[in-house]
Amino acid sequence: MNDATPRDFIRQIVADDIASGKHGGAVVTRFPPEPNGYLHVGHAKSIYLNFQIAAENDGKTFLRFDDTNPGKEREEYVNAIRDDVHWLGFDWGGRLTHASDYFEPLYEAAERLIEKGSAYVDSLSAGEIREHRGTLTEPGRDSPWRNRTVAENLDLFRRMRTGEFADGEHVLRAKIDMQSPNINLRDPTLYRIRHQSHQRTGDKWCLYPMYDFAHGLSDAFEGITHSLCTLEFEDHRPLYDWFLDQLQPVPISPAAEFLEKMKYPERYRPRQIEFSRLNLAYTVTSKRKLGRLVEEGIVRGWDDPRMPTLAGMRRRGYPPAALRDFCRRIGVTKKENVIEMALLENCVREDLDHNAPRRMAVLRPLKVTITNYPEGRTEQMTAANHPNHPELGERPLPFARELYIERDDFLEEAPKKFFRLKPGGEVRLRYAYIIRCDEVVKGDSGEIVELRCSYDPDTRSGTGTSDRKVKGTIHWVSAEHAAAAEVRLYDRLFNDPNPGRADDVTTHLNPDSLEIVDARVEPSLGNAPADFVCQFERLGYFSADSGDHAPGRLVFNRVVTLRDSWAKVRG
RNA sequence: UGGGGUGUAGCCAAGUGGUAAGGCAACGGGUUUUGAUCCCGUCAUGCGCAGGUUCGAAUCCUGCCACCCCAGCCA
Repeated sequence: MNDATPRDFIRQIVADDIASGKHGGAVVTRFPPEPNGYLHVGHAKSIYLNFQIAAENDGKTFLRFDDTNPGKEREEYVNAIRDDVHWLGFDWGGRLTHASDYFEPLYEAAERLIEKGSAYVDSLSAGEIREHRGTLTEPGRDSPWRNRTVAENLDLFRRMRTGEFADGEHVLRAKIDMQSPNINLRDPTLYRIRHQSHQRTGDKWCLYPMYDFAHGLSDAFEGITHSLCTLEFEDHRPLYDWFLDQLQPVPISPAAEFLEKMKYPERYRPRQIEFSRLNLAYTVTSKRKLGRLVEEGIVRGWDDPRMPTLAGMRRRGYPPAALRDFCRRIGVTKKENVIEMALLENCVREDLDHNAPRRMAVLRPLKVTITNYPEGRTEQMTAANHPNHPELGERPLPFARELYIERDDFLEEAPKKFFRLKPGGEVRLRYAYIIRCDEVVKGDSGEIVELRCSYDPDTRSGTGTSDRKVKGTIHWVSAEHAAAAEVRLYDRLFNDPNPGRADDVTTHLNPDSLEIVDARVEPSLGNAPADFVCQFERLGYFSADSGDHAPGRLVFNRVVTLRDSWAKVRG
């Protein structure tokens, strides 16, 4: 957790640029999501890299919404994304922008391209353009409209803007090279007509820029120095650079703070750097598929605790610091990778173990009566809020004749290695006494309904009156005093490791991978976090014993971590 | 098979000509009033493969092999 971050290839590039005085030593990055869904774990890496690397170098980061495709994007998503980035612990300091903020300068840049003879209006249909593009191994062919005059192109483009044409009638293309082995350079589309109102600009436009054109120029407008993106954009880099070459000097956005101070801003140029995306084992990281889970009602929403979204992880009780630590530990390279769930879980457990105050909890209550303890008597025991952090204080814990313990902590026919309670056996009740199980009371159908035990008065915790040791220590709560909590157990959703078809939403509900989330203590108990007994919304298997875990299972530190999750959910 | 990338342990990942860091996982042991935490130890004669250069190669050269990305008016 405190380990220093090693210098990876991106940090090396940034350090070299600072050392050489490029951009006057400024570091400006951006996280550019399209607001067409919620952010998932995969995005965490990109958010972390863009914000963290800038922060390490006293730089700035923009949160820019890449909203160039109206109809697919929604305001709900920009709000959710904004909240998720903030929750993750990053601050854009007022630099929240939209690609749509730049529709006007983008349009002007397109006209300049036309004037230079570097762009033309193509009147081929989408299908014809595809045919002319060629294939991976065959070069493309020029469009018959490729050599229209500048005046004609300008006229047509302006009329495209005014809404004179229907969707698909014309398109603006860059004039680069139809024979290029890089398909992205075979006269890519810059603008398409879409009579569709935009979530921010309304019906002002019916002409919308494509990603390649809008993205690189937006970077330039904002004074981005290092544009970090994933590997699939590697082939687009020549295009990214081509626009910059064609359009220098590029206009500067008022948000481009450091550029305004530079003497020759036209000599500045953003650099695109690609890294491999994060793949988490058994986890769906596709907005489209996650969207389907939501639409089809398989989950309750994008923030369902089973979802691998940041919002879902937040509800699940994952501390944001754990996610940041995870992103730091997975490193950054250009290699395809699949990170094991165990690493993420280790980060979560480590953070929770270090920071979360402890409470005892009983999930599946089994009544225990201490037969030799006086009826009506109550003792205040003292429990540490954290075994390794005395500064977190302690709390009083009421002990009485009737208690609940966890069902899993008692076994009638226990194997030799079972250290918890068994008939005739002894166990320590944490922070209280050692008890012995004298009698097992069963109901009509043979189920265990109560344990009748006796306690050893000389073994009260912390009194030092007894040196007796027993192998096991278990959680308990006073039946009368414990808070009541509601806990929802969810199966974890995970991806089929061997999907039949790439297009399937291959998720499963695995009965052996239950997780606990959304626990809460009855509000009537006030603000004081209490040790609690809970009721299930649905029952499921839960065991603290480790061993063979289904892929993707989160191993809780017994019930303690459950309580910790609750604390985090609540905050 | 056109172009662009990538191959170091089960999973990540350092290493940039001087004799394979670290983390996760796994396994063994110790402490423990949470079977947690913590602590100690084990875990690549080997760096996709084959040649070559060199006193010396994961690092340089040559030739192969494997995997990923690109043919949206998506991002």
